[in-house]
Amino acid sequence: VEGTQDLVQALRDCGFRVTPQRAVILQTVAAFSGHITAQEVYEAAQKRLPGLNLATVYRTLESLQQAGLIDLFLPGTSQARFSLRDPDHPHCHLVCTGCRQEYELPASWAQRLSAEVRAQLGFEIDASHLTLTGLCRKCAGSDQSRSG
Amino acid sequence: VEGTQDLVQALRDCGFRVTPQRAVILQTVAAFSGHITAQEVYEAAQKRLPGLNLATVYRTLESLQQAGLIDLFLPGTSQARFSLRDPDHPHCHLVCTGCRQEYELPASWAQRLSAEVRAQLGFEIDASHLTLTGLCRKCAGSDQSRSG
DNA sequence: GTGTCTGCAAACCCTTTGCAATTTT
DNA sequence: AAAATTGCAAAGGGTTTGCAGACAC
Repeated sequence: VEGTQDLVQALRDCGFRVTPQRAVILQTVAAFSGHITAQEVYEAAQKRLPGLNLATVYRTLESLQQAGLIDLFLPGTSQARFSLRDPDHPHCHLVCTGCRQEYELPASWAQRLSAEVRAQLGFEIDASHLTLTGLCRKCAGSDQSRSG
Repeated sequence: VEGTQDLVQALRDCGFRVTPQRAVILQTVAAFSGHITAQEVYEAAQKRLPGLNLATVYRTLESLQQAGLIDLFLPGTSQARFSLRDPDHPHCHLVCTGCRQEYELPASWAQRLSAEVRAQLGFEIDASHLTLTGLCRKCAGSDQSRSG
């Protein structure tokens, strides 16, 4: 977990001008444990920076993502989610189609699959963006899959 | 690859009333090699059924998917895609973030991962809906990843 | 001062919905 | 005749964009 100064410095290092909006948005993503939506960033960041605009949040999140400071996660349905990039903690996502709950899975689980696909097809899987859908233990048990 | 009659029968078996719209839409998805968007279904089906409405296409695709006749695939970005369900040919998707190209991968590749996740976490991965993102051989080679 | 960044508002895209008319059973 | 399905048109949600003014550098 990085401090405010580190984050601001990271912005500079990426060639960004350091505006209050960028600093607060990045700090908001960093402070959030888990994967935050643009809307959630907007609401949280606005408390510290009244007048902040949702369009700015979207533009900033996109920039930060392209710069590699944050990760984008698309659960398929609904909104995009973001999280501070942590090279020491790569992970995939498990999304339950029954209850919509999301879980994390250490990227290491997918290593063998990644290695095989790379070796055989030359396709370089981004293990930090893997999204696996299915049924969690609870929903698999009660079989609420798609019958409900 | 099923014939027209089989498809119509499949509709009946699922308890659907057989309307021209449903028949044509299902046939359109079936005839398409690959994963087709709602818009593409609409355009193709409209040639055979002028006056067909896009809302009907969406409603029908949703029904067919819930009945298990077709599969839904969410590439993350952009539109949903559909394909005729083929139990004999389950597959995952590889999406290249460089060139946006989509590839198929036999579901068997993910079997070990699925088995481990099931055994350890009780999470039942739906191997037919797996979407793996990354870089294809070409894009990985020229490293157009996200710098371009 | 220069070029980037922001706020605003409107547009955008894909998808969903209410409802009356139509069609299948 | 009853119930499901369609077309239409409008709304919906999340996201993007053009532009003029404001700001970091």
